[in-house]
Amino acid sequence: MGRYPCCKDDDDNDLKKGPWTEDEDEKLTDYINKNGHTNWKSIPRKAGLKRCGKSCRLRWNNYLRPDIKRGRFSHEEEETIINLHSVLGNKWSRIAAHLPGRTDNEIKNFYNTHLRKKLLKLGIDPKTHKPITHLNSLIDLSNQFTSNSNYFVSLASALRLQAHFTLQAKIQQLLQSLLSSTNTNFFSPMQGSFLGHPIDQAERSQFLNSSLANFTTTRPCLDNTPNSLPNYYSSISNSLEVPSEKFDNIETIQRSSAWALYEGDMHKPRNGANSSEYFQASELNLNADHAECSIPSLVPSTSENSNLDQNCIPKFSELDDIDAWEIPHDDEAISSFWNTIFQ
DNA sequence: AAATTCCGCAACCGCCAGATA
DNA sequence: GTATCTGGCGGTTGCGGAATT
Repeated sequence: MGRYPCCKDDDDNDLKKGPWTEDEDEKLTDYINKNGHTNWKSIPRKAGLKRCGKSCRLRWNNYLRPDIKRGRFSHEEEETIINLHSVLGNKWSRIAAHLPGRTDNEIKNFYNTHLRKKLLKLGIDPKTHKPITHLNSLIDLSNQFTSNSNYFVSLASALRLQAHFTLQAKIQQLLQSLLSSTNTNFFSPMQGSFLGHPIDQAERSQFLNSSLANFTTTRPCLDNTPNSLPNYYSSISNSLEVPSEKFDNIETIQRSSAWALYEGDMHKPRNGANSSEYFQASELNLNADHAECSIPSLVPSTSENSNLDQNCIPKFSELDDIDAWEIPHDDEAISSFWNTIFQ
C-alpha cells in the first residue's frame, strides 16, 4: 500500500475552494506557527479548515509565509528575472530561489504581465530573448517606440543596434526578393529602367553591385538622440507595410521598396529631403486615391537622367502587370510567400 | 452614468519525480 | 519491487477592479 491520497477523503465534497478569508488565513497561520508543516494533508483538519492540503500549502507558500516580500519589483529584481529567464526559461521556482522573499507564482505572474510586454517593446522575444524577426512585430515595435517616452529608449541602448540590423536584414531580404522576382517596367534594373527612366550600363552596374551590398552601411546612421530610433523605425516599417490578404497595398510595397533600394544606393534624395520624410511622403501619396505617380524626385540630381520629362513616369493605371511578380493568389499561399520573405 | 473591455493576480488544475508503505 | 501518494512545478482560469467607450 502506498500513502493516503490527498484531498480524496470522505470530506471531499465539503472542501472549500476560491479566495481565502481572513479567518482561514488566521487559522492556518496560527497552526503552522505553532506546529510547523510536516504533513500538508493533515494540516487542514488539525487547523480546523475545510480546505485541501494542497490548497493550504499553496496559500502558505504564496501568501502567508512571513518572509514573503510584497510590493513592486525593484529594477534590480527585474534585471535578475530577465537574465535568469534567458538562461533557465520558465523554471520559476529556480528563478525564485535567487530572489529572496519572492515566490515562483509571483515571479511568473510578474513576468507574464509586465516583463513580457516590456521585452516586446524592446523588440525582444520574451521566450527566446532574441530580437524579434517577424515584420509585424517590428511594425508594432516601431509604433511603441514612436508613441512612448524615452524610458524604453534608454533601456534599449544595448539592444537597438541589434534590432537595427535585424530590421535592415529584413529590408535587404525583401529587396533581394523583389529584385529577383520583379519583371515590370515599374522597377526593373535588370532591364535597365527605373520607373520608366532608362539607366545606362554603368549606372545599372553600380546599382546592382553596390546598392544591396551597401544598403546596411549607407542607411542614415542612428545617433544617440532619443527620438532617432523611433522615427527611423516608424519611417522604414511604414514604408514596408505588409499588404492585406487581398494585396490592396501591393503598389505601396513595390514603390516604397523600389525607392528604398534606390535610395540605398544614392544615399540621399534630391532637394535635401531626408529619407524619413521621403518614406512618409511616399506612403501618403500612395494611400491617397491616386491616379498617377507622384514621386518624381526619385531621380537624383546627380543622375544624368535628372532632366527627364516627368511625364515619362508611368501612370499607375499602366502598372497592371502585377502577375509578373509571381505572387500567389490564394490566401494560404500568399501567407507562405510573405513569411518566406519576412522570416 | 452605464456598459463593456482590459488587466493583474490569486488560486486552481494536472502532471511528474521522488518518497514511502 | 510495486503501487500509490506527496510535494513541487508550470500552465491556466476566472474574479474583481481599472480603464475605456
